[in-house]
Amino acid sequence: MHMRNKATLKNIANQLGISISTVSRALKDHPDIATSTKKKVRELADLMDFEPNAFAVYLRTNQSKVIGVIVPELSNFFYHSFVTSVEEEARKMGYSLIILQSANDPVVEEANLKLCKLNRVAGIFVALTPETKDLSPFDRINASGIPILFFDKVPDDNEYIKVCIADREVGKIAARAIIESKRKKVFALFGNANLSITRKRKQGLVDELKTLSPFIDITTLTVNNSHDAKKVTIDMLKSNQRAEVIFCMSDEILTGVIMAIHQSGFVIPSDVGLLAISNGFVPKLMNPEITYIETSGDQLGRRAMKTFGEVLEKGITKKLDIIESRLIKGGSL
Amino acid sequence: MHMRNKATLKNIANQLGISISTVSRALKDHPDIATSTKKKVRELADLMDFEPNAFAVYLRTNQSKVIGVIVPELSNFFYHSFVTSVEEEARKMGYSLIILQSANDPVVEEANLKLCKLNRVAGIFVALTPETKDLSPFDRINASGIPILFFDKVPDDNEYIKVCIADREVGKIAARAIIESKRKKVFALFGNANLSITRKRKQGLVDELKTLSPFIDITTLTVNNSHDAKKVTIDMLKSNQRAEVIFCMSDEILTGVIMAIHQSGFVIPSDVGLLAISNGFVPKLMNPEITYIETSGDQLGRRAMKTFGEVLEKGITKKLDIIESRLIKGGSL
DNA sequence: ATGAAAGCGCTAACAG
DNA sequence: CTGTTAGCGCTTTCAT
Repeated sequence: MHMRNKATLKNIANQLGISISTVSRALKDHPDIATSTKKKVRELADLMDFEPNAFAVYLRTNQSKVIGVIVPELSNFFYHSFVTSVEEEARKMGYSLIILQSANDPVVEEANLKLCKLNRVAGIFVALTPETKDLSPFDRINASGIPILFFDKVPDDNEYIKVCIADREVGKIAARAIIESKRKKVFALFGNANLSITRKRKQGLVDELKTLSPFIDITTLTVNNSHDAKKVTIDMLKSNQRAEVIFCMSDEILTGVIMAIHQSGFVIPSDVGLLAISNGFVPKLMNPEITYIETSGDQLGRRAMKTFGEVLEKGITKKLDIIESRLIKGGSL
Repeated sequence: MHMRNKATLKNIANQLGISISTVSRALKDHPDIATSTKKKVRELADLMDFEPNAFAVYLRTNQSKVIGVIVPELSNFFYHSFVTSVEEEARKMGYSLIILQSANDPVVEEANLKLCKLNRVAGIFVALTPETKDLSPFDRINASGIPILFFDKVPDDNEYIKVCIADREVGKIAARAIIESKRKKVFALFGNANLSITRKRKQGLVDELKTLSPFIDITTLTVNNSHDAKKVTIDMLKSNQRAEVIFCMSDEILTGVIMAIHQSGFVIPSDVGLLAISNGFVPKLMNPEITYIETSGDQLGRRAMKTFGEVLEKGITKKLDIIESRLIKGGSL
């Protein structure tokens, strides 16, 4: 097998006895090129199944049509639906996705960032790990001209491009739902306290609760994963301090709490009420369906991609984009 | 801002007054280079935050450290967990993932394939769409030297590298679980009939059922999605032909069936039994937990990556790799 | 309307 | 131990 059939511009040019640049232009439908030449070139190119070598193109233009997506972990409803919808939108715009998981480790996160840089991605979408303190690696990437868009788990200050849920508002919606249910004793579970998303949701919930109903009895707890959520819920349920309603800040926590309630033999909503922030998949699977405040990764993904389009066009470097959400009533309250 | 601080070999070489190749070798810790030179080079490289331009490297070596993953859709438990674990393993081996969804459309699938080729990926992992009939695009890619590894939804014939679940065996396990439960009237729901995975699971179930318990009454039905599964189940439940046990070939179907049962006001397992093929996430969330045959995307992903390693090393072009699974007893039967 | 040539950043064979 | 050179495949400027 000869190398002569390698599909490159050079090869096509040689076989046709014309120059490489003419072939390149013909394939790009450049107005200078004679129609007859274009025809010849295109036919041979098709025959040879020619595809331009992306690396060569990238090397020239120093820009790839690839977006890097870095999430703490993919095995998480929210990120998973985010990635799904970003991929869909990106494809429409001619981009592909490189997906990287940080495994909740800032060291891996930084390595992933380096990988993105290595691959000269057109941009990076990042949801921070709970442990990330030092943002300088991100600043450096930004300085090198690769736009970074933070989503969901975003840095606190406003020097960045951020797309996120209206977290404080989500907490407030939860508070109002609880008050409407007339239940007084609240057990509220939150994820990692380092995250602004956690702080804001908690603040929103607690402040609104205290403002609207001063005598409410609320216990808040921080858990690291589904398993911990299950454990603390079981303990709470079998204590003499059983809450009237459990609030879960995420799907991960929710799944743990559901298992705990089942295992403890309690019934929703008569023994205990349940309210969550969720994308709705798990809530709709339960009987009765669980009341939740909807935060959709799909929606966030689409918005992120749209914002990214604007960033590329207009060269924006700061922006705060907020997605509103709403209460979906089930029968768990 | 000058261009002088662009971190390239050339730039480093200029500033140090040495040649590009010396810099290249120094950075690679080549034995020929003097320790003092290495030191100087490395210091400046660090200072400049040098990263080799991956495109230039790829262009030379014509091989990227990227694997393409093409799935019908990411919003599917199985693929999602597959991707998650493949990403983990790939990262350990120095690879990144480009992830593409075919949206159950062979046309998109082919476009995705082209994208992979364009990006000169080191290999491609594919789960076919239910509608894919023509395998010639895959053959062409294969011929061009990019190894393709099929998983889950694989082609029928054995000319490929395939990693899959022991589908027939999974069906048989289900059959035996049903027989053990003493329930006689079976309502079995399957996904797209074009897929070998569907045919095999169905065959396994039906054959084993008929062999071991000739008088069993089994109705099989094909549905396209969760919503359809819900609809047919509701119809079945309210008919006078109510089954004693419902079998679901996938998580997608299972979720529809669960909602149908809830909505119809029936209770598991006293009114109707339930058995599924699943990764376990949904089954463990229910009360009682649902009995299922475990097919784990995680496991398949890890195996796929391992097989891929062998493929790269040994240049294998055919292989059939099968993952066994087992029954996890819940209380739904 | 076409071609020649330079160069993107890197590697590696060859030459000292 | 270090430098020179050619070339990966493509784009693009400048000639002609």
